[in-house]
Amino acid sequence: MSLQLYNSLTRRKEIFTPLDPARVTMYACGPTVYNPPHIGNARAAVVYDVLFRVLRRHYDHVVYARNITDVDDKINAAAQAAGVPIGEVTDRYTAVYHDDVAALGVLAPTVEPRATEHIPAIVAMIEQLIERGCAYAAEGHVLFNVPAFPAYGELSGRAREEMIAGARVEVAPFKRDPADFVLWKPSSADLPGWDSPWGRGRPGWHIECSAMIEQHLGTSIDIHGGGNDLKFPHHENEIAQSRCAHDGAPLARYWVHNGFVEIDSEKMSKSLGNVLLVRELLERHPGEAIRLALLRTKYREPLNWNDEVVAQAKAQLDRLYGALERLAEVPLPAAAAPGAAFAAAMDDDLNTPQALAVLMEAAGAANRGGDAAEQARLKGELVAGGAELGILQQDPAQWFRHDAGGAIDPAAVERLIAERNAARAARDWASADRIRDDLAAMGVQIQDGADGTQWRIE
RNA sequence: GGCUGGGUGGCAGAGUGGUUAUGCAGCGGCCUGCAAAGCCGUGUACGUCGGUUCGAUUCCGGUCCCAGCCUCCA
Repeated sequence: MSLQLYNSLTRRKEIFTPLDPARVTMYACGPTVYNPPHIGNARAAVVYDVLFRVLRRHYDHVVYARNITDVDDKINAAAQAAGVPIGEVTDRYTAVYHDDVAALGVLAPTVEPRATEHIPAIVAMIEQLIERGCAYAAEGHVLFNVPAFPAYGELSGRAREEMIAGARVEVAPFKRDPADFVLWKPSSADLPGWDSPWGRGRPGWHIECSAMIEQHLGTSIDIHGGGNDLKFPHHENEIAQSRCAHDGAPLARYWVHNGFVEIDSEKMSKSLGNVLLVRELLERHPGEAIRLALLRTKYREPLNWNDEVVAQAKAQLDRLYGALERLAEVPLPAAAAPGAAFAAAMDDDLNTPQALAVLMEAAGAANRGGDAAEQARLKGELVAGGAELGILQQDPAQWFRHDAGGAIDPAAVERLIAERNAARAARDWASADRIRDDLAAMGVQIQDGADGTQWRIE
C-alpha cells in the first residue's frame, strides 16, 4: 500500500511519490534556540519524527533535515536580558532542545543545519535573488520584492491585495511594496553580524531555511513540514525565495502542517501564562506517555492538552506493556514488521490514533492467549508497530518500575513483599493487607499471580 | 472582514452512505483469601435546519458555535 499525505499546497490527500525513490528528502522547521521547548514544539518534533520513521519503512534512504535557528532578534533580546553572549544562549538552548526531544523518543534528524554556519550560502542566495530582479538593497537592508513573484500566496490561499488591506504592520519607508520582506538587515556593533556586500548585518529568518534546504537537500525537495502557523508568512516566503532563485522549480512537492497544542482549549501563549514546557512535563510524566499523548490525535487537528490526556496515554501504555510482559517468554520473530492494518493506518496520512487502536487490539488478542505462533506474531506486531510510533521499545519491567524521583527502593519493596507473602502463607490476611496498603502508599501496586507476586510503580 | 480547519457516546478520539473503532471511566460476571492485572458481557453517540437517497452521523446547501492564521510563534 502506498503512503498518502495531505498536501497543504493542493488541500487534498495525495499519494506520495518521491522525485527520487533512492533519496527521499524532507525538511522540517526546527527551533529558534532562545528558550526551552514547550509542548507545542514537542508536537512538531514528534510528528515529523513519526513521518521520518514511516518514510524509512517505505524507502531505504531518507534524508531528513531539521534546522536550528541560532541567529534571531529574539535570541539577541534574550542574551541582552541575561547579560551573556549570544553564543551562550544558543548553545544552552540547543542542548536543552536535544535533551528534551530525546526524552520523548525523537530520533536525531539526518542533518541538523545551523543558520550561523550557512552565512555564505545565505549571502550567495540573496545575491542571486538581486541578480534575478526579485530582491533589492535599500538602506543596508535587502528586501524580497513580492510583486516579482506572481504566485505569492498560493500556499496560504491569500490574495496580495487582502494582505495589504489587512496589514497591521507599519510599512518601512524603504519598502517598494508593503508586502516586501527582509532578506538581510544591518547589525549595529553590539549585535551579531557578518560582512556582506550590503555591509555588516545578519540574515532575515525566512532566507535561512531556503539556503539550508538548497545546500543540504537540493533545489526541489519531497516534503516540507512545519507548524500550521508557519504557513504564512514563513513558508510562503520560503517558496517565493527558492523558486525565484531556481527558475521557478518547486521548493517542496508536499507541504505538511501540524496543528497546534491548546491548553484547556486556549491557545498557549506567554501572555496567557499557560506555556507548558517539556521539561516541566517530564518531571511529572514518563516521556513515552507524553509522546503517546501527542500521537493520540491526528497531527493536523488541534490537540487540547491537559493532565487527563497524559493519564489516558499512560493507561494505554500500561495495557500495551502489560501484554508485552505476558509475552516475555515468547521469542520475537526475526523479521518483525508492523501488521497490515497498522501500516495501512499509518500510510493513510499518519492516522496515528487508528494505528494505536490496531495495537490495542493486538494487545487484547495476545491477552486472550493463542498458540505459540500466534503469540509470536502478535508480539512482533506490537514491537514493530511500536517502533514506528516510537513507543514500546523498553523492557516492560523497566516501564512498570520507572521511578523518575528515585524515591522507591526496590530492595525495600522486595522485603515487604516477602513479609507479606509470609503472612499470606500463615493466612494472616490482616497483616498481608496492611503491608499491601503500605506499599500502595509508597506508590507501589502489587499483583499476586500463579508464579509469584509482581509489583509496579504507579 | 479575509483565509484555514472543526463540532461524534460520561471523557479522550478514529471512522463510515446501511453491519455504529479504540482506550479510560461506569455497571454485571469469571478469576483472587480479598485485591490488582487479565478475560467475558454491557453503553445505539454523531451541533442545528433543510435537500439528495430505499436509507445519512457519513454527500450537498443554509444556519449556529468553536479554534487557528492574517503581526513573532510549532
